[in-house]
Amino acid sequence: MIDLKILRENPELVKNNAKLRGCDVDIDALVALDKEYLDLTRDIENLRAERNRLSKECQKNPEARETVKQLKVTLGEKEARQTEVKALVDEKITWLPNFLAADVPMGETDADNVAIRFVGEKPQFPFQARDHQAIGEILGIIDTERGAKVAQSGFYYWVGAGALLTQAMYFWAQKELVKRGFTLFMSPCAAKERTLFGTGYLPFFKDQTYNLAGEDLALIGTSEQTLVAYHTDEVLAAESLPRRYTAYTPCFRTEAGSYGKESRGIFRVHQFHKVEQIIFCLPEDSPKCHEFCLENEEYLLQSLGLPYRVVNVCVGDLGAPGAKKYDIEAWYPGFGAYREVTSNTNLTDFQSRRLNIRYKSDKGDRGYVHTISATGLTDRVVCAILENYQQEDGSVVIPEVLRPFTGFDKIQAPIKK
RNA sequence: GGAGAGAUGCCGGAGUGGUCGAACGGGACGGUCUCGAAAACCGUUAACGAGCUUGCUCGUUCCAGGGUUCGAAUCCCUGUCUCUCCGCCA
Repeated sequence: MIDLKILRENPELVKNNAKLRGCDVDIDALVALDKEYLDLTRDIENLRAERNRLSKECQKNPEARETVKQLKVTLGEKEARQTEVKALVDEKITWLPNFLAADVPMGETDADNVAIRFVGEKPQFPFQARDHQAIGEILGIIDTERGAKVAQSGFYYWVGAGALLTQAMYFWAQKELVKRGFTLFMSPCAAKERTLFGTGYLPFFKDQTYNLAGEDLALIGTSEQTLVAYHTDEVLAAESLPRRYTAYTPCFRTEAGSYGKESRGIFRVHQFHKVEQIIFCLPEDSPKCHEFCLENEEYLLQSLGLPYRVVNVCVGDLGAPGAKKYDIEAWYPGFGAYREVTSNTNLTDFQSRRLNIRYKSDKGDRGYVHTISATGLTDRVVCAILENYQQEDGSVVIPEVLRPFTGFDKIQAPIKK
């Protein structure tokens, strides 16, 4: 949600931003509606003041009742129109994208994202590298077939050593983030419409949501939704910022319309798992906090020994709520490509305005907090481990940092008969 | 799932039709006193929106949404949430 004052004072700014971000909301029409709303508001407030004044008189002078009744007819008409206009304004304004940061690259698709650095050595294999699906099948640790049988295509099981490796990675990552100042949460995995709207998933990603029948509830697409909304309608002490939160949850996405894209393996699925980083901070600190989350992501991937590149996401590939986004793409030898494993977005005050999350300092400064939403690690990282640590016989060596958590240093290939 | 009670400011808690943005108490902040502090005493203490003479005026807000009334924290309806008891249960 953008600040209406900016729309009133500088509609050109809003217009240019919307155009740049491919938003087709008619800003001129919006400005006209907003003006009508303001005019009505002034009229209504004057009428109410008059009504309130007359009402007080009624105690001494009962004749005034008739005057009030007449006045209320006009007032009612204006209020009805105001409600109508407000709904129209709201409908438009909820679709307006956040203001873009100055250093977001231009471009339309992920192909236009700008790589800002490459880290780590790609492993060289004296054999044909397999992708994670092939490795998962050899080792019996990924079961998509039964995921489909029991739930639906797009669901899967981690099995045996694969499940242990995955859990080990998540537990390790949570501990690392706690060391870096994050508070660990266990979060609800369902949330109401206001939460999804407030975090910017509605209306923009409505078709990605699993709604629960007969309830104002949907399965979360990410713990960002429940962690950011944790402070809905709250005023945070400025001195308590930045607040860093993390949680490990399943994430549910319908992936409507994306069948066929990256469909091999468990890259694009209906349920995956994620350790999330969320930061609430003062507006002036959000660029710094955004970089901090990126450092954490890089630290985790480096500790796991995975080669990756960092990209500055271009405007066309950046969701409407974001002001700036970094993706990290890990190297997948089996695919022979860098593929997205994390994303890290500075949402500035877009979510905090929708969710009414403010800060207040001792001196009385107040405003909306900024939020950063970044991945820690996801199941895709386990896939990257499988592909980068694979051996010729199909076995997989466990990254050193995870061995204390798995209790084994290799997932053995079954003996061939 | 069944029965009952409740939701008021930063917190506790009064208020059952106007004089209520809201008693009283606590907290916080400012002041007096003090070498300093404590205590005591005095005072201040909401947010949001609109307007302009930028400090004031007006409007809105006592869980939310409707309704009754000249007038609603207060009465009526609906919803949400919380608590207690019973049942069920990891």
